[in-house]
Amino acid sequence: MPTIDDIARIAQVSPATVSKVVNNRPYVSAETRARVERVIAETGFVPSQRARGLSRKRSSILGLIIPYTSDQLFLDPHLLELMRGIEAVANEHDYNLLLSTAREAVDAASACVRMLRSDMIDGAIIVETNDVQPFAAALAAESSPWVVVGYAQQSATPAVHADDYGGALQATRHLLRLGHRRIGVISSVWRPFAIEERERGIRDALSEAGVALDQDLMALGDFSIESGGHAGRALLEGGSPPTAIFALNDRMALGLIRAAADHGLRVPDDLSVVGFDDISLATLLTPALTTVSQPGFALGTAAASALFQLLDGAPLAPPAALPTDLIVRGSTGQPRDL
Amino acid sequence: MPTIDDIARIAQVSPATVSKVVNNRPYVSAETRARVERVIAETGFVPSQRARGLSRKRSSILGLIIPYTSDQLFLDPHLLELMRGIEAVANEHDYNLLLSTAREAVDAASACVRMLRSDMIDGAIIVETNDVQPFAAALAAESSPWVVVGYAQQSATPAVHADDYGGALQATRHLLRLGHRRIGVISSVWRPFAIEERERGIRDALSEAGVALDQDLMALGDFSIESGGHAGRALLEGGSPPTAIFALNDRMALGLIRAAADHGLRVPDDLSVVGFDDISLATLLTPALTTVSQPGFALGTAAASALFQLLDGAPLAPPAALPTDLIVRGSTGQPRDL
DNA sequence: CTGAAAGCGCTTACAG
DNA sequence: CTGAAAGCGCTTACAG
Repeated sequence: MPTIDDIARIAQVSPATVSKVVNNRPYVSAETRARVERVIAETGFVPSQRARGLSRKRSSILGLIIPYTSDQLFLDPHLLELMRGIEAVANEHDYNLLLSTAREAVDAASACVRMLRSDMIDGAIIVETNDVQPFAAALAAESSPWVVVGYAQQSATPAVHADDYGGALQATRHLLRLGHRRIGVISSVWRPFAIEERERGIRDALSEAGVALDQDLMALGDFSIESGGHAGRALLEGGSPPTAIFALNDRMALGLIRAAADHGLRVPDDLSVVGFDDISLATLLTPALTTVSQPGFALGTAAASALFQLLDGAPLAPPAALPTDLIVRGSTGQPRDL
Repeated sequence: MPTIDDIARIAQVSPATVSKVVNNRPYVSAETRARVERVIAETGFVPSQRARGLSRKRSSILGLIIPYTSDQLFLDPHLLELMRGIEAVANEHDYNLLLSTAREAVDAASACVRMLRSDMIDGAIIVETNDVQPFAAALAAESSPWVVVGYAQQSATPAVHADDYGGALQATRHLLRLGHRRIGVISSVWRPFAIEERERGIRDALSEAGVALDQDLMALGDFSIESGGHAGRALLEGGSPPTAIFALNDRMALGLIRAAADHGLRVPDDLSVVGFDDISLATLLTPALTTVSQPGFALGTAAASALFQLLDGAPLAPPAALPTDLIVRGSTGQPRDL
């Protein structure tokens, strides 16, 4: 691999001049520029990113930190939409994405901090797949800018998130309006703040209608299809089963529908089901899934744009909440006993 | 951010000694080591990866090159399984993954080459999501080692792939054994070599049974659910529709099943459907999808392991083919007229 | 066991 | 417009 000195020697100029040509800077005569460019083309010279990064103090790499504790999280189509959005904006800015997915919660914290502190990346997007509180403090002390896709619980943290509260509120009101009173919830053992917000939306909608959230109607999954099935079975086999179940992501809702079928229950006649995310497979089942759509791609572009603004020295924008939307399809209907 | 010189000054040793401590090298007295380690802990020093990379001539970063032309590809659960496998092995070796997903075919080539030629990464895994031939030659000239997840058409290219031919052969034989003779195929407009192999498996199985592949029974999609629906409709609305359709990935198969339902056809009574991949959602539909399982995670670990062997200077291993497996579920049965 | 010095391959003022 | 020199923050022989 040729270096800038090789190019300089061959083109009979100084390395400084080659540098100017490579970086499209002025004060190089047209003739010299042409000569250098020819040599670069002939040799296939590509500047060393390491050396360039060392002297320029930036790497053109963005960290994408996904502190997942579950493989299931990584397979969630919503997370992928998010990544696509981030990637699209990074591409525009000629940045690459460095993936960091620490396994254990403790490791996650130190891996995040290490990545931010090492100069591998110029900034990071941290996906709040779990409770990020444990290392938020550590992150706050770091010099590299970072943006959370999730909730900023320290006001000085730039963050973008979907309107989880509003989405859950709408979905629960929808079930109440249909006449459901025994409404089950499949929530999550992982506790990103988005889950708290969704639960809060459910509670508020229920209390508007004078309905209390029955703890017996609350089950937990891990966002996987299978866990939705397990949680669903637990709820359906309880003393007085619910007439509707709100699963806090679509994959668990799909597992739940499967479990309901195994129990001989038809959706929506015997059981209404609502999900959250609106993944592309939500429309494939019969009946198609009623769900809350989440703007995954837009969340990704918003987070990445915010990070680039930060890198450009712009002041910290207030946390942005992108709208969610209830999509009513066939999996919800009136309860049987109406 | 403290540098190695800061640490050296505070601990009253030379930078060389700090370097030894940081890299766990011998020839440092226990006392000195302890002192340096204390200073490192107190300051939160993390060595500059840029500087380290520059002098060590390696970056501890692996490139993951996914030259997709379609957003749909990136959403494919099979691709994700692959990424998980790669990521798992990279993690073990303390490597991070640098994502590169070039959009246009031309860009893809130059982006791949640039990434391999720049010293950003120590090696790369290239996912053959499309025909990689156009830039295989350019890649072959590069010094960084790389492994293809797909087919090595130049013998000197290390590659791992699933036994696409065998899987398609099995699946087609299964349909033939059930009595199908008019077998439709939903193939792909993108032409990774895996698709050629699957088509070859189909042709060979058919010709074993003395059946020719009717071009009217061949439709193309782009791996998306929607395209499976379109292609399916085209096949079902043709002159003499097939009694079975083999979609070359699961997502298209799911779209096809949906389209069949819209046509008033029941699966498998009126139409048998086979997919390829065995994504987790394949079991959710009623009936569950008969499909060819592909070892996505294992392909990822195999590719990454091969790359690390190459980095360790091991000789080039012959291309590895991992077994695929026909999983018979409810979406296939005897044709109506038997 | 410890440290001075050169080197990795760029960029950036600065002088000419 | 051009180039000499210092510097980015490490590591690596090498000498002591």
